[in-house]
Amino acid sequence: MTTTLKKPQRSARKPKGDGHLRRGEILQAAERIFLAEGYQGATIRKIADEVGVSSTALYMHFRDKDEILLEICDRAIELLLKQNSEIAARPIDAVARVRLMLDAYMTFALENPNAYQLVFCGHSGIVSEDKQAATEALGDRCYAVWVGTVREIAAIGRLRTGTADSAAQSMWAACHGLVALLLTKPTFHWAPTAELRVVMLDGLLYGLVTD
Amino acid sequence: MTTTLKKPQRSARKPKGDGHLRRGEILQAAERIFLAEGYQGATIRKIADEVGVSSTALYMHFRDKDEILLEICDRAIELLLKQNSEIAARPIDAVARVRLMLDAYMTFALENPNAYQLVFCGHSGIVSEDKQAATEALGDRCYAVWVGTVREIAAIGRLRTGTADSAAQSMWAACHGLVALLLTKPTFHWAPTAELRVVMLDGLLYGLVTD
DNA sequence: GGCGTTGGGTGATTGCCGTTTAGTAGCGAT
DNA sequence: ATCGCTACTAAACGGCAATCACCCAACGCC
Repeated sequence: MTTTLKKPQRSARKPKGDGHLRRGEILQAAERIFLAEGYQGATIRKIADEVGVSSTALYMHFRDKDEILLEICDRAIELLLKQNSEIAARPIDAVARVRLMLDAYMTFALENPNAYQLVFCGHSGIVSEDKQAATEALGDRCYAVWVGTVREIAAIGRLRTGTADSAAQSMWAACHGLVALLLTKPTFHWAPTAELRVVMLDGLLYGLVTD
Repeated sequence: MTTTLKKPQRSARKPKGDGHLRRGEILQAAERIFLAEGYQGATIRKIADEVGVSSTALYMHFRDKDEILLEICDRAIELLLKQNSEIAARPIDAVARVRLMLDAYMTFALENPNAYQLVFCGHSGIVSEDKQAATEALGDRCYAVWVGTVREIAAIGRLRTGTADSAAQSMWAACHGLVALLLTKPTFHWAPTAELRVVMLDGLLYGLVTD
């Protein structure tokens, strides 16, 4: 009589994940393993074990390993975009916004080291080049917010050298270089990170922006 | 009668490599494949095929795949060191030498893209962390030449901000960031490379060095 | 009730990969 | 002649991503 009799008593199998609920479980497990063990260390089998399903089950929800990774990267970039947009909306001097964005960018990279490297230090061959369309689109929106702020500086004639684009790209690249090296060469005898960040920001802004 | 009878008619095997001569052949093939196909694409079997020996033969000359890669990296860094030393020895202004070194550094990276990425964008996990001793020592010598030149600038009181170390590291990191992004994100809508390099160098030197 | 459909799941398999093992061809020294 | 050594090989091992052929519980429908 009771409808609860339907419960799968005999089944030792995990209950169904109700579609995209299971997808979320996989992403969560995959993110932890990817971030903890890197691309090579995070095997499909490990992720599947963590979720409690067979390795094959992951191919129900993702085309291949790269697609899982890319979805994790997307989430990271979305955070970056949100952060940039929030700063862009502040009612303060454009130069101050530029400095805040660069600083927040470096903080983001240092606080999400593996996600950052997966997105911005992507070794050729790790991800199949063409599947990255969605991720790249997100990155472009991120850059658009950034370059928009630099354009404001150019518009008020405070760019000391270069175009808005080349200045924006140089500043971004410089900050990227600092965090990328800090992350990939952690054993190098670096000056204190805080000092490096300040020197970088001061140098860039003094070098590229006039008052 | 003729001593040439000894020739290995029946043996389809490649003649012996006379010790370290074969080692050179392997490195040459490996370098091409590593640079063309990246770390994952360059398999032991492909390299061995290219040389014309079995995959096992490579283990006669190298402990494992990473050791081959590291030796290639060493050669690249040696070039960089030689280049830096040559500039350091020129009888010109220290600031001019700093600019030349940074510019040559970027040229080197763009002309040896894969070697550069293998050395300076090394994903954690690709190489086993501890075997890199020799390579890192070379890198340190490279850095020593670089920081020595920046110290000269600090010594004559022309450093606008930061210490010699933090300034040297910031400038290096900034240039690294530019070439690293140019190499890893070739599809991005970059400003002309030449302009980016000039903006970067001008910005850095104006921002960090006084006249 | 019976019953076909279907979506989430599986174990076995394929085809690479790096690396290891056991063994062999050639050659100089004894 | 034969030992020992160096350079090399074929075959195998374990692990990987990905694919295959299947399986079964739940649901709608009669």
